[in-house]
Amino acid sequence: MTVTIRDVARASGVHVSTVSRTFSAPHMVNAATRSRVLTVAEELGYRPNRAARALTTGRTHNLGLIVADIANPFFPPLIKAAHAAARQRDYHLFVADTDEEPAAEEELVQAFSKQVDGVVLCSPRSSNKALERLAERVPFVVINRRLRGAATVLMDVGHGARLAVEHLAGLGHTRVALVSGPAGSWTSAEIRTAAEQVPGVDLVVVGPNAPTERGGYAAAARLRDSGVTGVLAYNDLVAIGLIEGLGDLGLSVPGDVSVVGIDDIVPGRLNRPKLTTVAMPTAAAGRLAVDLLIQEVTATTSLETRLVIRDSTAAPR
Amino acid sequence: MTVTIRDVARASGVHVSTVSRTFSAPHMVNAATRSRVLTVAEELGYRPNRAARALTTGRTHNLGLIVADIANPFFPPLIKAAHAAARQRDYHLFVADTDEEPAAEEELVQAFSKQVDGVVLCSPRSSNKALERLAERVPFVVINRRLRGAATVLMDVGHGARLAVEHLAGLGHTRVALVSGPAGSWTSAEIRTAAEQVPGVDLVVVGPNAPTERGGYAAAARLRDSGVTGVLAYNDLVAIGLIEGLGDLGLSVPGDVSVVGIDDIVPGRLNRPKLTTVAMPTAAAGRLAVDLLIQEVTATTSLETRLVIRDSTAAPR
DNA sequence: TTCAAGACTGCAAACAGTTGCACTAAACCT
DNA sequence: AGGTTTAGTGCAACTGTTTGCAGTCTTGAA
Repeated sequence: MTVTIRDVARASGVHVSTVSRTFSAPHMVNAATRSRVLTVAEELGYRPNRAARALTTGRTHNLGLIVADIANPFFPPLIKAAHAAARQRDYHLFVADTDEEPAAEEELVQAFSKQVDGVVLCSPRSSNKALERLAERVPFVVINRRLRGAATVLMDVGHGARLAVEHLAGLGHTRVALVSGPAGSWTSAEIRTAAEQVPGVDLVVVGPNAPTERGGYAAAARLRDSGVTGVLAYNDLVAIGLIEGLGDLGLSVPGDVSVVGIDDIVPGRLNRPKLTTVAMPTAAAGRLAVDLLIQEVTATTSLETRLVIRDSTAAPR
Repeated sequence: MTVTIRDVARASGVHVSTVSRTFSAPHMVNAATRSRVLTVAEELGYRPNRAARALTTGRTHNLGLIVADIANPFFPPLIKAAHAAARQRDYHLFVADTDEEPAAEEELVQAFSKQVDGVVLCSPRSSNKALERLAERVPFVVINRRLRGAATVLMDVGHGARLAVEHLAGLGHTRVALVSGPAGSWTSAEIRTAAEQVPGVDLVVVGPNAPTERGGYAAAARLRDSGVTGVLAYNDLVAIGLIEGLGDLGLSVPGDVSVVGIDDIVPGRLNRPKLTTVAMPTAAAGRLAVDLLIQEVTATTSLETRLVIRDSTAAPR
């Protein structure tokens, strides 16, 4: 049914090992033989079977990518870039979604283990212990989580948060709220410590909140009486919800209060007012993560973030 | 290094074939033996090697999913649902992105062929001939493309378009524009023929347009002088761009013109005004496609669409 | 008591490749 | 001319699992 290396060998009058080598170590075979084998292979429609190859070599040329929620607008650009990078080196990419369940991370890595050469884990929620246990089964690189011993790519959200608060301060805002994220989040903590270090502004923390529009909408009420004129939100979704909530309370953005988000997702750009936000280098992170994985280098990198100023921030009244 | 079926066999005093059967055909092995093998396997941390298994059985328990653009908000919900369905039956999912290049479809399917039990192809752009060629290599199901001989899942966008135009007619609009999509698109044609059949409205077609915000923004100018009061856009992105373009031209939505989109992507819900749109059952399509693939049934299904009315449509002035 | 039928289990040959080793022949060096 | 290197190829073992076949041991029936 399916054409194998043996069929090609027979049809071109050489041994299977020669056929094998024309594909996996071309320089070891005579140019004339090689081209004969190649044309025969082409005619027969032969494709190397990667599973069989994996069996002997131990390398599958597959990678796994695990994210919390494929449908969260934060991830698709990362997935896309990771895919492109993998493809470029002839790797295939398994994509998996934990549905925000920490336990699923471990299970998925286990399930992948024999089938991939490595996995990239985005913002994992599992405990350090669990991650260390996984590291023994399969090489991986983590995105957005500090983990010693593992290859890591971080996005410098702290720096971005500082830029955002400085931007607000520069516009003249002196009382600024931080609408924070979920309780245990590494990112949320980073944002907070960075934001607190900006001189000249009183920072009030409102939270924790769910990292969704809903969370942002709900936080609006708690903001009204706080007297703040500027807000840094945990992410764009929260910012968008917040803006809607403020609107329903009769407060306009940026007229009455300025709002800056974090992530720079597409819906933020499409929002009215267009969201001022901290752009996260998600594509770069995805690309870099798979490059690190393929090259098997254990490094910890920190990617720069930048502030993109649009229409949701202005000088206070 | 890695623990194999032989290690388990040795450690539990049985032959490898017995170990194999405890995993792949448990009913064939004595209960006592089975549980002994299982505990030993557990202790040793044994996991069956799927690549090796694939070699003999010919089934990989992997599926491929090919979309035009992972980062296009239309696809992530589909990918997520496909993943969930696959996961539920213990399949893994390769995800690939053609970057809108038709040629990449064929290449990706080829590359997947030995590694998956089937692939789902979303809105393929390849020619029928090319697709038929591919069908010989690997089973697949197509989403949003009519293709005889292959399993197909369609979203009934025609019906949705009709509902949308009827909605506009019901509000009192008599001149309606269809801001169409790219030239060769199957979807665009479906929309058009359905929209034309609604009685009581003059339909003017404006297009073709790029299926992006940009495309919509550009189309706004051509709408101003046409005297239409209602618009059906090729998709939500186009609708959003169109609304912005109309705004820049001094026309408000839905005050001066009503706009309805198609797809029901997240940014449409977040847009101001919230977009009235035709909801596409993308999640259902993704789920169904992998179910069809796994069960190897060749059927053609048409999924229902529905109109969700929000804030971008109103009665004409 | 004998025989047939089951229920388990072992044996060994696949599956589609890779790779260390051995072999041949040609090319290169004195 | 003889010895040594080198390029190219074949041989066969190996990767981790599955599975048809055959053998053993029980069990139930006649």
